[in-house]
Amino acid sequence: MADMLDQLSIDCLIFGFGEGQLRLLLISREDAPAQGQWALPGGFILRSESIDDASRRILRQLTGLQDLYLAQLRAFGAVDRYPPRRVVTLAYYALISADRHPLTSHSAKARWFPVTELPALPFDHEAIFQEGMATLRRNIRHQPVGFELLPEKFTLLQLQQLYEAILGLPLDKPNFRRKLTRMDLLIPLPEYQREVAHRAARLYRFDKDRYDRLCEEGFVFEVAPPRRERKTPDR
Amino acid sequence: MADMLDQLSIDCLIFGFGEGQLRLLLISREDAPAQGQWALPGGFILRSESIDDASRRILRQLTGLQDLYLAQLRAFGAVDRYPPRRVVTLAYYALISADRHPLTSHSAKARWFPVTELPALPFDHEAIFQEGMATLRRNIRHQPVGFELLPEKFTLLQLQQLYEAILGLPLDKPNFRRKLTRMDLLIPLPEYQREVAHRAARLYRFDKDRYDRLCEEGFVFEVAPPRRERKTPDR
DNA sequence: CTAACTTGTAGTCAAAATGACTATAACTTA
DNA sequence: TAAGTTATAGTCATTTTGACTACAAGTTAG
Repeated sequence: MADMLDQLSIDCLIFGFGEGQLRLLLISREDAPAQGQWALPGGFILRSESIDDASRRILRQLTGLQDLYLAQLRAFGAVDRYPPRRVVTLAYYALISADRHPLTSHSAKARWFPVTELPALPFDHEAIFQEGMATLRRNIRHQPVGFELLPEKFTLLQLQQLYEAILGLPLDKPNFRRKLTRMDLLIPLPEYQREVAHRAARLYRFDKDRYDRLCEEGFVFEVAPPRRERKTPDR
Repeated sequence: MADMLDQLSIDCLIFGFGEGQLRLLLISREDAPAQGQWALPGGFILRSESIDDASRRILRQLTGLQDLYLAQLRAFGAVDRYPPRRVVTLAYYALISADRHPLTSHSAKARWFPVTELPALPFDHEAIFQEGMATLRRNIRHQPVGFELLPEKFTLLQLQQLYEAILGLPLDKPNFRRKLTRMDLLIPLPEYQREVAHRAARLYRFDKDRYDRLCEEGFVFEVAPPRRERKTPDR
């Protein structure tokens, strides 16, 4: 344990999307404190690794997941957030497509929970989750991070449902598809859904290269929720 | 020193705006390492204080500044970022109006530098600065943080110049004022500039209460840079 | 095998926002 | 009094939006 930093820890918010629901991956804690309780996957940092490396290692060890979108949220450092001793935690958040990264047997202690039905979480994990949700809601509008939560190939309806689940409001289907397709960031594939009980929808792929190129020209990704009519009572 | 966390530090990016330029406050380091070099104001965290409290204390002690907009950027934790020993730093960024918070004699070792003319910075402070600039550029478009950099009462031209300085591109004056005033977040004051060598402009104040109310209704603050024409060569 | 149902996808249309300008007002200084 | 600055109101064509309609393409129920 001498090779660990004892004043810092890492906790990961792992968001996934499946069946129209946004989900969070929790693990059942193996050790005290809060042993046996569902909590954010977390761990400590080795002296020999950067914090980003540590976050990837911890995630891999606890859940078997790797090569996923992983970014730092922020540090949480209330004095008494971790009862045993003073530890500041670095919160990371990951976005993954449930199908792209199925849970292996390796992660027997891990389970997906719909974000609307989370169990009580220990320490300040509830606050971390709330902050992560807020950040996700903000980011999905201004950055094309939503695609990380979908399979490589997806339909426009899946994309729309993802936005609806995260933003928590309904979107108009024709308008949503018009907006997204006109952005020229989705590549229509010569493929369609299979085994669906209705007309098969075309599959699309996100064009990351094109996005990067457009960004250099000053392009800004924006998916605004419908602005409700502004009541202009006085003036 | 036993009451300090020795594996963590705090470094602050302090942005200010004056005379059409975005500036960063640096201090000349009193102690080794990098003694005498210009660097981000920083320090260590007491066991008895939260990280947010620590950031405010450090800022006050080093610069005399208080009661300002201060938010966390993120943690920087490369293994060798701080040569003496392994320390992860929490970067914060502050936005202040140069006039609202003049430097007191208290902060003799502090000086404002235009962000375009920064001296070489020690450790990973350069990377922290770059990340902070990117975050500021992103945030000023989606959140009304720009007002933190202006005096309480400001003119529309000052606001526009602030956006131009941060985004690094020119904006059309009539269109900018139309966009901002139609948002209904600026309260026109019955006051005008004084002692200017031309027609005095009206002063405005940011209506934070109204902003908070609109946000609850789903309003989203957006100041998009002009989208250059999309070349649609093929298709 | 036709009808009912589901989802996909193309359009329409009025309203609002945007980008590019023009024009004029209000001051100061030469 | 004229020239120079900045403020501020408006115009206008174009684009984007929000709210819908219509129809296509499959599946399943009767």
